[in-house]
Amino acid sequence: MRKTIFIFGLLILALLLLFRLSKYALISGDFQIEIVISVVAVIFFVIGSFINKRTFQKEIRKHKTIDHQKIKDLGLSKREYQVLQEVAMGLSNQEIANKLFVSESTIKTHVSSLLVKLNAKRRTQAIQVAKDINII
Amino acid sequence: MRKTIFIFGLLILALLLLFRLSKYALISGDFQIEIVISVVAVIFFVIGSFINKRTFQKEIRKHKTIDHQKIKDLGLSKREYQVLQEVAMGLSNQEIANKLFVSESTIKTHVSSLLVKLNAKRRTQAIQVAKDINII
DNA sequence: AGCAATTTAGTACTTTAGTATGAGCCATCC
DNA sequence: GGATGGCTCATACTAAAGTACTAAATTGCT
Repeated sequence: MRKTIFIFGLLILALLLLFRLSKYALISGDFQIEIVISVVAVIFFVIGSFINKRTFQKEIRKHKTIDHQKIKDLGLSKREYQVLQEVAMGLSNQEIANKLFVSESTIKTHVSSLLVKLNAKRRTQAIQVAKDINII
Repeated sequence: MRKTIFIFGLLILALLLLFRLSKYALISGDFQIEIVISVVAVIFFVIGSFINKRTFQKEIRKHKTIDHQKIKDLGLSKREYQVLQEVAMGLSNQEIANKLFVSESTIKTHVSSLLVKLNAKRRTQAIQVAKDINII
């Protein structure tokens, strides 16, 4: 919000500055009205593009951001979440075990509690649920 | 490409029109230079925003659109692709069989060939691959 | 220090997934 | 009309996944 106000303040300032400059330029006869208008057009075209770009990038990020609050709400532990990520990458229990330097039994335990917490019957369903609620 | 040329043509036309109008307005003394510049600024701000919006929406769509060409390239049949979608939804072979009114054996066959064509060892990996290459 | 939660690991078992192979049916394309 | 590819289904098997416990070591917190 503060940023928006700041930006619009700058815009108004720039506009006022342009008024002065254009008036001076026209009176002094150094420039033609066409050039002044062209410059103004280009400047505001760029400003419009820039602001819009910012807005869109934010929205994209919002959609793709992982919901850390949701992870806490579900009661997923750090390790469980780690395992969930590996599961979503398509690894087998054994592969995850090797990657995390633990036994397959451990991974099975984690996956089982994951399925309960995510209310899923299979790991594939868990992946689907996790993606739905933006935690991966 | 034609669209781009068309749009830029319109832009130049609008600019030329503004030149005429602004000159007339200034000479006739009906308007002040501030108003003319403000109008130009607003117009090009809007144009800049609009064009940028279009560009971004296209890029987003490109990322989220399923790549039908890729599906053909991989040699996925209609039924196989159907099964792939259900697998990605987290269903078991039996559930998919019920949904498509075929036996579990049939689904197993489809899944097996899916794994070969997607170069995956497990269904979870197949899901990952499929999402990577934008076919689901 | 002591409690609660987490992480680890095991056994024993059931269920689901995946492989390999063969075979029948059907539409389509030379 | 035979070859091809896609869809179906079955059997028999192996491998992986998942469940249901138990339990020890670790960590975090008050």
